[in-house]
Amino acid sequence: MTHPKGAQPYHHGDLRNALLLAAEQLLAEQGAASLSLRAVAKRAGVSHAAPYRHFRDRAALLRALAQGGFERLAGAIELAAGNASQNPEQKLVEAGVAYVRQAVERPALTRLMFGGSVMVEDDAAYRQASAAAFEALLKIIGEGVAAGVFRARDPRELALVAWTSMHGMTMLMTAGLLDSNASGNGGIDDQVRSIARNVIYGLSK
Amino acid sequence: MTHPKGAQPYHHGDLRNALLLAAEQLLAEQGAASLSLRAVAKRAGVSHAAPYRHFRDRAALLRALAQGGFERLAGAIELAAGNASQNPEQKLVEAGVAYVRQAVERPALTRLMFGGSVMVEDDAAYRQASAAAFEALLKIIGEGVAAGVFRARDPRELALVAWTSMHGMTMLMTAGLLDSNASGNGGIDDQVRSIARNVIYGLSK
DNA sequence: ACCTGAACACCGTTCAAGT
DNA sequence: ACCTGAACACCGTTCAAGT
Repeated sequence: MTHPKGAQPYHHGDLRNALLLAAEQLLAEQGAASLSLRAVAKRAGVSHAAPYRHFRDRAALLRALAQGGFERLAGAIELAAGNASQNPEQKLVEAGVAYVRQAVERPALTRLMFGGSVMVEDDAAYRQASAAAFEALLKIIGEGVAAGVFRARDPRELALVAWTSMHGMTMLMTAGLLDSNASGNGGIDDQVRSIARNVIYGLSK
Repeated sequence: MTHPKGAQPYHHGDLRNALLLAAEQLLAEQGAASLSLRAVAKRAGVSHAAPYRHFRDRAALLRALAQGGFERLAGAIELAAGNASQNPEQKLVEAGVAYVRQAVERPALTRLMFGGSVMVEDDAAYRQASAAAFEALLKIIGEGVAAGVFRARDPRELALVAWTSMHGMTMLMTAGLLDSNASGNGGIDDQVRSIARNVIYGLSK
């Protein structure tokens, strides 16, 4: 309605976000491998060359998508870390639940974030977004060490253990190799809590 | 020399393996995303339609590649499990080292195996190969529980914890998010051992 | 049986040209 | 500034045809 005769202008003013939105939909529907720039452009209602005004190439679009995923993930972990009514152990468990939950809700985005299809090296914003997620985890561990509930070791070392476990869970789940005995979403949450507690208490007697 | 005039016949008799070999080379050189069937055929010295005699489609070739990776992985873990001179804890640590080592040596293959680009669901051989790797791990855990060095829990539950940790390490390493403080291959092995021990002894005091 | 060559419907990317 | 349309060099896949 903002344009005479109903004819669209060059675009609705924010093609960049329109493209990201369309890409996120297509990603969820078909996976990253078959996410073509041309299909994204078509869904956004522009010609196949238009995206190049906003993204250097296909990889840049994928990177922007992955970056958004890391920001969401960092937010979810920070939320768990900031829950004042829980102790460090509980926070750690719930951070794991949040991590896996995002992966289960958005498996294609998660695979994109960690799948190596986007080049990590040359994107500072991408690295920063993933580092923020790690820092939120580190904060929980640091608290626990300070409170004496976790072992007195370098928090980075302990955080790495927690991170690898959480990350392994999400990757195995989005790969479809871990859902066998999980019924529904509550089933997955419980499974994650079980694994997280085993990480905390260890395998040895 | 087996053919008159040096003219090649239809092929050297085992095009299937020649294609797999060429694909593995290209995978290591360029990653799975840009591994085209046409490039594989060209490297194997046949027309671009020839691969379809041996693989239903591109995904089938990738699955065969991933399957080989799982077989190698299962073999490496079984080797660690069968080392009679080590106790269950040591075996578990070394299984982790083997797991990560293969990932670091063959990052593109590892991403292919776990990256979700190959459809896991519809391939029994693929599932079986990955299950064998898990069974080898389970055997180590079972021994440890029987020997009383691991906690008296369902070995599957404990094995899952070990697996998620090892898997998380490999995925983070092949994604380039974990190499910051590792210098050389011995550095990575030590890092893996450190993480594995933390998993065994737990985070809590 | 096993492979080739042409064909089709797609890609990513570039670039002159339009408004 | 922002977008289009044609063009190029690639894809995966199919299929008639060759030996």
